[in-house]
Amino acid sequence: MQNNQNIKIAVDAVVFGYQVNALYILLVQQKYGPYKDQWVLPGGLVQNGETLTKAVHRELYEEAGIKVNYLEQLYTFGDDINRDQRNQVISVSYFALVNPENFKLSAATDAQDVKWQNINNTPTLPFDHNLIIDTAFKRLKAKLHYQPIGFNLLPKKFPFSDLEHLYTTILEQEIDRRNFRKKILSFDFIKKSDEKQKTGSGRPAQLFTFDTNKYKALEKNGIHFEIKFA
Amino acid sequence: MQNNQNIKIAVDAVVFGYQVNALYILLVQQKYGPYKDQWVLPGGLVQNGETLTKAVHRELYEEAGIKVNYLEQLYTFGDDINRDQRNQVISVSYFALVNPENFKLSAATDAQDVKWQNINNTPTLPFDHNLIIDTAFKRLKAKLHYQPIGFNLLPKKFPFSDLEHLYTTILEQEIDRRNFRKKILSFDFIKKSDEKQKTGSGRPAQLFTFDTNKYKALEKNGIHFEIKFA
DNA sequence: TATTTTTGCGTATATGCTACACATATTATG
DNA sequence: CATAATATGTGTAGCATATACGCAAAAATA
Repeated sequence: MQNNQNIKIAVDAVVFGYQVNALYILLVQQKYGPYKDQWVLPGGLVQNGETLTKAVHRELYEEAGIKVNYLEQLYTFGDDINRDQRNQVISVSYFALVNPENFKLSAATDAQDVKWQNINNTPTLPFDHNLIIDTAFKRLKAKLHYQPIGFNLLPKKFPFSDLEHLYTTILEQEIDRRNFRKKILSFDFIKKSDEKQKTGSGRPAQLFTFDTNKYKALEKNGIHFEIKFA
Repeated sequence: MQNNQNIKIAVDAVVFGYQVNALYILLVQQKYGPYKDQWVLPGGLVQNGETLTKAVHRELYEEAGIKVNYLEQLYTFGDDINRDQRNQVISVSYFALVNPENFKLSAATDAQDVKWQNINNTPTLPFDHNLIIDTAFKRLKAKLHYQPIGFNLLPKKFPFSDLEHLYTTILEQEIDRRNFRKKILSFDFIKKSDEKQKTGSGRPAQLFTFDTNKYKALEKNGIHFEIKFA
């Protein structure tokens, strides 16, 4: 096995959070090195003997103290040889979602600062991080159509209108409230909670929960989740 | 940047080929090293200064002398620390398709031998190559449903029945010949060729071609390709 | 008490999918 | 050379699902 390979392996994560009709991504501010003070995606080099998955979780914890609700591998970026000025680096990037219960950021330890950045105002970032964010955003939009993934961005109990607004704000498309509700309910992986939401004016809304176990069972039998738009 | 990272980066490819109602994958026989004589997926370590994409193409050329019609990144395997006995290695794996015009294998140079292996008889392979093949096979099956990717496994001009058999053999499901034809034709990215197929008994079939440019144009306008089965 | 706001539910219509039957063009057979 | 066998090409009725709506119900607000 050739022994002079000099390429580093990093992991990076695009973590999405959702609050009051806006979508955010997690950014951290570099503490050391030639990119000090710059805002970047959470991530870093994989350690010897460490799996990729463990590396992502470690970085998310060290840099942002955050626990994610959903994590999947996104894409491995290695076609831009000079993406890092220090060394050739390939980035195995991940796609993650957090719900409002985990939205609060602890004080960063390995990063200088941490923040939620509105996705619509993302500044220009170093490396190819804008490309990674773009790829992740496209994945999120695509997945909303064919996987019930949006629930990971909502609290455990939520009214239907919240789910609807999540779809309309992320996809920037209108949707018929009544047909949307019917469609989602037809899949049968949503449970009525016994609680009602009391805030504001208008009729109080039933709160629902996503039944993960039921969904997994349905998935085994080949459920075909799909949300179409006009 | 930490300088003691000792993890190697390899690329591996699952190359699919299709002939007379059977699906094959490309395997190469190791020429050197502790895995000498064993059959594995084509691939190898990325060179310094080389992009991932170039590395795959190089390995496919060096080990099998093959040109692929379709290539996309599949997944990066790095959660099995001991997948290679020599060193910690992560494998950025790729998914590729070749059509019958490129099916013939040249004499291998960097490999001891090369062969097409029927996917249904795949032996146990070293590393995590069986897992990689499995992942690729699932991807192929899934993509046949929602992307017109099957054409890359057929010659430029093909009769409808060939496309139909490609679907039924890979997905192992029956399909109504007439509805299938109607559905595919409705997408409007298939052109009638002026030739007819003469072989065998029965009415000679029209030959068709896949119009890549037309498909790309349709894709821009948001075409929704989907083939369902009963 | 009337108005506004938001939720909850049903139904007519349009669209698309599924299950079929039969005609056509060629080779194989006796 | 006539008939059978084989595979291709096209149409349509019926069914299921998606879309576009209208309206009632439950609360806050005026």
